[in-house]
Formats: sequence, C-alpha cells, structure tokens
Amino acid sequence: MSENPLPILTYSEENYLKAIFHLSEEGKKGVSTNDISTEMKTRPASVSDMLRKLGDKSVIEYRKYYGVHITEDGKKLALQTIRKHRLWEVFLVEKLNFSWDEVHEVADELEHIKSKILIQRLDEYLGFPKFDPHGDPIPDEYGDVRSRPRLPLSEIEISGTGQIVAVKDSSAAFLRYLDKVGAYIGARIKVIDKVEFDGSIEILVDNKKSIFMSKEVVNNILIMQ
Amino acid sequence: MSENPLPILTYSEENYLKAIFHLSEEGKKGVSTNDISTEMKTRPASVSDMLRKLGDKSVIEYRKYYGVHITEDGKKLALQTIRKHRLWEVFLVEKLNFSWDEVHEVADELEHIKSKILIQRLDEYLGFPKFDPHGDPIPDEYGDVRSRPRLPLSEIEISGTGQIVAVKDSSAAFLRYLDKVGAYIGARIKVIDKVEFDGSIEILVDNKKSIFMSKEVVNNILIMQ
DNA sequence: ACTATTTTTTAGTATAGCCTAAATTAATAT
DNA sequence: ATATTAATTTAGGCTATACTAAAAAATAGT
Ligand SMILES: [Mn+2]
Ligand SMILES: [Mn+2]
Ligand SMILES: [Mn+2]
Ligand SMILES: [Mn+2]
Repeated sequence: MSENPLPILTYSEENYLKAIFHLSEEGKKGVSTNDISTEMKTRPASVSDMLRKLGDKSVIEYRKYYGVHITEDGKKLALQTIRKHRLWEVFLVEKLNFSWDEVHEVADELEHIKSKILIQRLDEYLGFPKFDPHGDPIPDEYGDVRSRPRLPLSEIEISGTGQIVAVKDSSAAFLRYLDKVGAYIGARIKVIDKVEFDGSIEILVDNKKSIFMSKEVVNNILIMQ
Repeated sequence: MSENPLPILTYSEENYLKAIFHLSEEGKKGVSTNDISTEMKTRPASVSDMLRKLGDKSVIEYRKYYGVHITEDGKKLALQTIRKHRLWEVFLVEKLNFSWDEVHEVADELEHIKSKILIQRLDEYLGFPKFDPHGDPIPDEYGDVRSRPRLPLSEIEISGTGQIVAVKDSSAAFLRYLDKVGAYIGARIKVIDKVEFDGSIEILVDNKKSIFMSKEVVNNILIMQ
C-alpha cells in the first residue's frame, strides 16, 4: 500500500508544482512549457530545466515537447502546499484582520514553512476551516478536497439566482473592485440582464443593488445555485 | 537624518547577520570567522565568502584576518529579524500551544517572511509582548530593546534569592530538563548551597523543591534579583 | 506535402551558497 | 627572533536557479 516516501521539494520546486497543478485543473490536456512560463514569470528555458528536475523526482510525467502531467505523488505534494497557503490566508484574515486582497503574497511565502505540527495546530486553532477567504476549498491533511459544485456567473441564465461562493482571480485589483461594488463570498445574486454582444451582465446583489459587470468580471465570479 | 535605505538581505545573509549580532553581544571584541563557522554549522571558507558579501552591503565592517564588527545598519537589520523570531515564538506558544522547547526551529524559518504589515498586525494581535517564551526581550519596530537587568544564576551568593527571567540556551534538551525539575520563567529561587569544586549549586524553587544543578545548567539560567 | 511560424529544448553564462584543499597571515611558544 | 601552530583566506569545484541566444521539434497555413 504505502510506497516510497514523497520526495522533498525545494521552495522553488514547490512553486512550480503548485502552478502546474492549478494549470492542470483547467482542461485534461498536458500543461505547456509556455503556460508555466507565463504563470511563473520565468523564461521558457528555465521551465524546461525545472521540468526535468520535477520529472526526476517523479512528481510530474515529462515527455519532451509534449507538455507535462502531474503524478499522484505530485498531486499530493501540491495539495499540501495549497492546504498551507489557504490555511495561512484564513489566519491572516480571521486573526490578523487582513483584507482578502492583501493575503496572497504573504501566504505565498508562508506556504513553504516546513512543519507538520505547525499546520495541524494552525488548522485546529482556526477551527478546521473548509474554505479560504476567496471561497477556495482547503484540502485536508491527506489531500482530500470537499469542493462544492460551482459555475461561473456567466453561465447563469437571465432571472437565475445563486450565491457567490468563490472567485477565480485573487488579485488585489479584482478583489478591491468586488469590495467596491458590494460583492462578497456568500452574497446572493440574481441575473437581471445579459448582453450577448460583449458578455456583460446586470445583476442584483442581495436584492438591493443593481450592478453592471463586464465579461472579465463575470468569468471570475463563481456561483452555487 | 534618514540615510540610504537599509540593504535587502537574502535568507542566508539574515541568518549570518543574526549570528554575528548574537556573538557580538558577548564581549566587545570583533567576532571571529571560526566562531561564526561554529554557530552557523558551515565551514570557515564559506564564512569568509559571506563576510565579504555582508561587508559589501555595509552591514558589517570587515578587515581581513581581524574579525568583524557589526555596523549600525547591521544592528538594525539583525534586530528586525530577532524581533520577528521572538514574536513568532510568542505566537506559537500563546496561540498554537507549542511548548517552549518546540518553537525555535519553526521560528527560525518564520523570521524570514518579508512583510512589515504582517509583523505589525502579529505584534498587535499578541498584545505587544515585551518578552519571548525564553525570557528574551522583543525589540520594537525601531530596534529598541527594553532589556531587564539579569545575571547568571552562578553569580548569586548563598542564601541569595531572585526570579528566573530568561534562559541563555534555548535548546530543546535544556528546556525539557528545566520542565522536568520544575524551573520556568518567573519561578522564584533561593540559593541554598554552592560547591566550589565543580560549580554546581543547590537551589530552592518556589520555596518548595530543593534541586541540585550542575555548572552547565547554572550558567544558562538568568536571574533578576 | 512543404514551408513558415511557433514552441520547446539545448548550450553556454551568471550568481548564491556551500564544499575541500592549498596558500597565506596571525598568534604563540621557545 | 624565529619556528611552529592556529586561524583565515583563496582557489577551484559543485548544485540550484535564473538568464540569453541558438538549435531543434512540432504545428499551422497554403
Ligand atoms: Mn510560494
Ligand atoms: Mn486564496
Ligand atoms: Mn533563520
Ligand atoms: Mn527565544
């Protein structure tokens, strides 16, 4: 049953693996060198180097020129890092009064602290939260994720209703925009109108405010119906 | 008044500088390459390399073959790292129920997280603590330290009394020994007897238990009278 | 199918941080 | 004062992670 122990990754390898994991989520195809390069803000040549290393450690399957697939071991490790990232985000928001647009960079550093007991105690201290401040599910220590069904706001029909459960984009700019228009995780929305021409829509938030949202915004809000 | 901004140090440079700062505390003389090498568990050749780099960044004064002195900038930076280290230690003990012998390694990682706001909020969240779990003073954000007068238990005369305010050695082995014999920060002690031959002493802790302590132990307990 | 374009990899270089072995300087002991 | 010893630095090498430029492979357009 229990195979070789999971390999130990460097700070940098953890970041690449996390990026590959996230890119794998969208679409079943292999992840391309260029996509990783864009995500990681490094040059493609550096990515090729790193892919060889991650391949050697068996956290990805790497066939030159054909993109990469994450392995089971890779998934476990990526989910551990994601778990830490999201728990720290909860800590920052719930305990240190950070706003949801301030936590990402700091969590990107904190996620690499290596101490099993630290994360267990943190989890306990936070009351075993299931979702982070952006609505993303927090994997348990075995990497199991209880994700709720969710779909982009753009897919909701006119007069359809639902609740904002997560955001796809965690950039400060986007989150501050949401703050400005009064949108937040948990808000109830109703689609009033959809403009086919530009993909924009009009919605009602908490049955109070009517807001126009561009396609870019609408694609990054996730709804549970 | 305000000079050039302080240089940005790498993770490794921060660790070396912190070590140099601590070694500077004991005795006014320059810190030797060998002492740093011992403290950092790296070879002297690696230390020489690093001293050149730290000298280039003006956080130490480096004269080849004559040991190093830390500069004002260096002191400020070292104290910032120490502040972070000790605040995280308080967090781990007070909030996450770590025992005082478990916090050192984790804090040695956490101390490098770069976020001013994080440390300010953490400080506030902890209630602006003045001392860490080992009794060491926590510098404020300007590097000012309000240290209390303290001297090694070995210096207390027979029938002298005092309170344990800090420990010099923060190793798990030493701290667990103190737990075992019922010594802790804040405990009141009275020296019953001193053995000149081996430097050991007999003390009364909280007027209850009589304990024999070796020279090694006695040198690492700090007392306020 | 063949060429043009895009993507990816390789080759070669740089920096940080470590190492060992050799050379150099300082300290010490007679 | 000189010789021996100890401390320190230099030289050269290794690995990790980046980079640019060039080569190679895959893909797209006709
Ligand atoms: Mn990260
Ligand atoms: Mn998040
Ligand atoms: Mn450290
Ligand atoms: Mn401490």
